[in-house]
Amino acid sequence: MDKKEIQEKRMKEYFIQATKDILKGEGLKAVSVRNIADKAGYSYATLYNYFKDAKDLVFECVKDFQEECTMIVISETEKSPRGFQKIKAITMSYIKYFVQYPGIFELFFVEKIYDLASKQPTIEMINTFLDRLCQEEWDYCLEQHMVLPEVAEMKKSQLRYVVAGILLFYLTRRNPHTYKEFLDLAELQVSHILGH
Amino acid sequence: MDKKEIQEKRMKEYFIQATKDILKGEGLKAVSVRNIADKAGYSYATLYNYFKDAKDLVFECVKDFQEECTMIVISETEKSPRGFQKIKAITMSYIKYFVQYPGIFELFFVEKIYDLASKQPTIEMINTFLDRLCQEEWDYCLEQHMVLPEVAEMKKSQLRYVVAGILLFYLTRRNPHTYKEFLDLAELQVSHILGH
DNA sequence: TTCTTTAACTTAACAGTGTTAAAAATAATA
DNA sequence: TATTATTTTTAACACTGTTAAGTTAAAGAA
Repeated sequence: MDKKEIQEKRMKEYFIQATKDILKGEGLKAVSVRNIADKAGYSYATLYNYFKDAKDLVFECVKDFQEECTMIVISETEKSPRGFQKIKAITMSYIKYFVQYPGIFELFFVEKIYDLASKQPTIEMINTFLDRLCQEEWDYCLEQHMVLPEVAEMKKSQLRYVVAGILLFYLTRRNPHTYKEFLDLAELQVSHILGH
Repeated sequence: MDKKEIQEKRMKEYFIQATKDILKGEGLKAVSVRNIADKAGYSYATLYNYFKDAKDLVFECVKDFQEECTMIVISETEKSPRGFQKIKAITMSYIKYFVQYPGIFELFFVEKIYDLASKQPTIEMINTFLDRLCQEEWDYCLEQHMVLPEVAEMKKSQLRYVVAGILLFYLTRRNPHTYKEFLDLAELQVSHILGH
């Protein structure tokens, strides 16, 4: 019965890939059962054999997007000087990823979840994503006694919420009005939290 | 032609009131043309004689909600000692308002706006809402030389984004998990920004 | 190979949603 | 009162999600 699993996994993959394409392109509002199935090359009803519904499906994309974002962040920041500067670089790279793919920001932070309990692991992954991206660098700062543990926790927490807030204002309310202003604001805020 | 205006205003008011009831009760996802018209006592098509669509209508509620929130915040914080303590009290009261009415948070910060240009004044009102609630108190702090102007601006900005971020995490991702934990976190963050 | 059973997939249908044009009802005017 | 203008409703279309029934394809047995 190994075939079954392989086939099922393949089928799921077709639908997931279609969903990811739509999310990155047209965005979350364009995700629909019929839309996904069309792109995957199946009937809309077939999707229900592999996923509870389209909402369930989109959350299965979270892991892939996090992996993609992680790759990008790592490659963009590998030459950054270690410590606070690198944390800042990682954070800015993380911010730019979501600006490039607003649909993914929506999925991660905005999309309403009706069945919170079943998606708890996914939610946890989302909540801790930025922390995990920066963890190695925070550890380095702690080792080097550049920051006290409780201060580091505070700054991590601030960073998480300020970044989410800024992205929310920019992506849903176009505030600040231009991308340059937005980037300047983000840099200023991040720098201020990390301590100049 | 005065009658016309009065009648039109009255009709609009019926639809707006219905929309506000739905937003405060069932939330933004329950807002639909047919739903609103039902509550207002008219056919769904009638709504289009007074509003471009339901999205347009919900944004006409923003001002009323801001006025309601302002009243609540003022009454809840009038006994607070002036200065930073009052800014903190105002911010916490503001936060609690949105937790009580998650649908209003969605409307203010989450709901996608397709015609950004035409709703610019409304968006501006939303963006500056917390700042305006605290403005009098910031002015007081500046007068008393409790804070430098540029530092005050920085703190205002931080407050705006941290508060939005915390509310976003709590209202869409139930993080932190309990209301008490959420309130403690919010207080900690606000206090830290305002300087202990 | 051919028949039968099982699984996979698609079609059809229902109940929603937004939106518009035509029809009906109401109000205003001559 | 009869005609005209305005307002409101009904009907229709194109979407959405979701389920049950029908069809097709695959797997197993004789």
